Amino acid sequence: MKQKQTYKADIITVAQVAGVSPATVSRAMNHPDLVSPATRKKIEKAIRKTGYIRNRAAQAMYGRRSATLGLVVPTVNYSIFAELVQSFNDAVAELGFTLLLATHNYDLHTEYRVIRKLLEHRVDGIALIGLDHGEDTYRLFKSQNVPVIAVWSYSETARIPCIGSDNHEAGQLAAQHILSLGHRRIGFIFPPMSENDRARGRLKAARDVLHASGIPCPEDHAVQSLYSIAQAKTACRDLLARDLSLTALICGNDVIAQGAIAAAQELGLRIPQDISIIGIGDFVGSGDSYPALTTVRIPAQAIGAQAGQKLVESIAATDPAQITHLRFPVSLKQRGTTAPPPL
Amino acid sequence: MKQKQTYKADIITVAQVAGVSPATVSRAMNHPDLVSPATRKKIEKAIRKTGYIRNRAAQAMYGRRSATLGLVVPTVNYSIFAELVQSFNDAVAELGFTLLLATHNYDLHTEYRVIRKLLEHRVDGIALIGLDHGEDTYRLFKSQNVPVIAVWSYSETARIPCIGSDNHEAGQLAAQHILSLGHRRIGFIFPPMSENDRARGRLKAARDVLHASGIPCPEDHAVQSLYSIAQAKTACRDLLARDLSLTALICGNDVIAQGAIAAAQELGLRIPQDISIIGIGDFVGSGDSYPALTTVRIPAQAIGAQAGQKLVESIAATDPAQITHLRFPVSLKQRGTTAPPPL
DNA sequence: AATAGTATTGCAAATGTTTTCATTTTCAGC
DNA sequence: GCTGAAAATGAAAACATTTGCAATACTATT
Repeated sequence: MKQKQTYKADIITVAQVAGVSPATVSRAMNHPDLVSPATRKKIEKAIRKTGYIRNRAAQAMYGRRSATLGLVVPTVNYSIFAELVQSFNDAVAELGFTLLLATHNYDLHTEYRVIRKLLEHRVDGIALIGLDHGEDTYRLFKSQNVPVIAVWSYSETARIPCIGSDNHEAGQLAAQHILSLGHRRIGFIFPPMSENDRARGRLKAARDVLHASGIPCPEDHAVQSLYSIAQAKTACRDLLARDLSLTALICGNDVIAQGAIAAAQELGLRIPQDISIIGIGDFVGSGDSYPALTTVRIPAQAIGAQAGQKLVESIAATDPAQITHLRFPVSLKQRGTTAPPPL
Repeated sequence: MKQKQTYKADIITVAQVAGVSPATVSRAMNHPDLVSPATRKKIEKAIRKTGYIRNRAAQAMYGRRSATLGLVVPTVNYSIFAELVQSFNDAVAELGFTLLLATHNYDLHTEYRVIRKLLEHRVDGIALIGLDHGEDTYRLFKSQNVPVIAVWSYSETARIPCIGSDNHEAGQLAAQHILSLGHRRIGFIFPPMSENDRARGRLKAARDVLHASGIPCPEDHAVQSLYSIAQAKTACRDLLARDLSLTALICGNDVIAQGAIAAAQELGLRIPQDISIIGIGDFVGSGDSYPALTTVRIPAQAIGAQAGQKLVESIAATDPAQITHLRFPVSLKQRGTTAPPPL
């Protein structure tokens, strides 16, 4: 009766209904301790009666927090970043922040564009994946000095705060495991390296390990595949068709490894008796397939949660508290897809 | 030299640098046809020089669009909604919108809370999964009259616009396929039904089909599992341990089916020779595993893209253009995990 | 060259909130 | 009942933008 459906209550409406000033209503919401319990009750009642929903845009405009965080990932397809996104989201939601999600499909120029968009929305902080970013992106961060954190990769020399694992270490671990099982003819299936520090670091480290042991890894033992099971299958078939009698495959990540497993099985190879396959990542579900995937675990859930917390901390901090570079150890998860090579 | 790092350019700064009024700068960005090419050039130059990034918060406050859309999904873990989120995001990003992502982990009360949060941010529209929502949530939509669209499920009688597939149809298709192969002792692994119209619809329809054919499906042929491969494995082991000589398993979705496959294989059962398993969803990757999962395809990518477009359309429309209820057909994807029962 | 019409531009009000500062109220201690 | 301090409240400015309206600058026509 009182008001039309289309009319949306603002803080002034609430104030009138409660019989106080807008200032008091604002205080009741943001600093409840500054207003007397009695008026607080009145205001709460008025809020309920009017169906008032506070306007973060106005809040943000005043210069306060937007209560919004940007999360930039290459893709949300597959479960690659699923666990990370989820845990990051959970961590920051807990602290009152909402996620502005953006994807760039592994393209650094698109990444720059979406980050600009996020800044238009005045996100209070930004998290992105890895350490390969455009020069323009880094400039943007510097000029806007918004809290930023790189997630997933760790590097001592990173130009921005980062929380994640050392990809070299991951590659090393994978190679060492394969080597220790006695494999000598080893193939690689990795995604394109050009704008992807994770893949680059892993592959380089793995190859270095082989080199150091005097194991050859010529160019034709390596093949490229995008992050997609279908692509990985094709790539793997391709590699195996070269008839190099490979006994082990090191894959750039678990999705690719799953593709490789499917391809090998379709070719009639038994895993791990005929061929060993190792992934990197330990994505959600990797340990529960059959055969369970041997992989190098990157603790995505811990990384995401920690990143969320640290980012919020650095926003809340009055001084420009630099987030320290944080390193999460990787670990080998030996499961059912690796074994000594066939005799 | 000119300005400190910490000072952020606003529209007034830009206007001064360009030697025009703020109004003109605003117009240059929002209605370029209203300002002369010459001044437009000047303004663009000034924007670049000052590093200006426009403030959507202020824009939103004036009453204009926030250029933001809320997407509410139960979870981003696993690839259940991965394809949907990605395609929805792609569709709306194309149209200039950024996604505010929220998850509720299959809890309707949490869903209500996160939707309120989205409304605080003045999202221009909201997309959510399925048709089971709290009464308070529906009330909220009505009172705020913000464009809303339910994605994933389709129902003629839905209270809000919806774009998706008919879960009854999906359940039917799965059951019919299993039946047509000659199976008679059929098990079910489904997620909790209580706040999940998708699962409920699918299971009911599947059971109805069996009933109609005079096939019994007693309570102990059905078992519950959350959406997680690990849980599904346990549930499946449980079900198979009951020694009901089941020859086929109908799973609530592909993630559960993957868990069931792993469990069965670990028990030494051959798929599909010893036991048939069918999922629902056709998630990204389901077709590429080995054995490739037989499933009922729900066209997530098409649904997401269409939902994004329709939602934006209904925002742009001046009249309260109701999004029509849209139904995407499901289809059986017969692959490698189903076959006639063993003799 | 004057006029009418159109294309550009500027002024100022409006948007919803927060916070500083000032004012009023409350209350304990005398 | 008075005083002073502390607690609670209110008034108004500030935040960055958009747009209706008015003013000015062009252009073409006569």
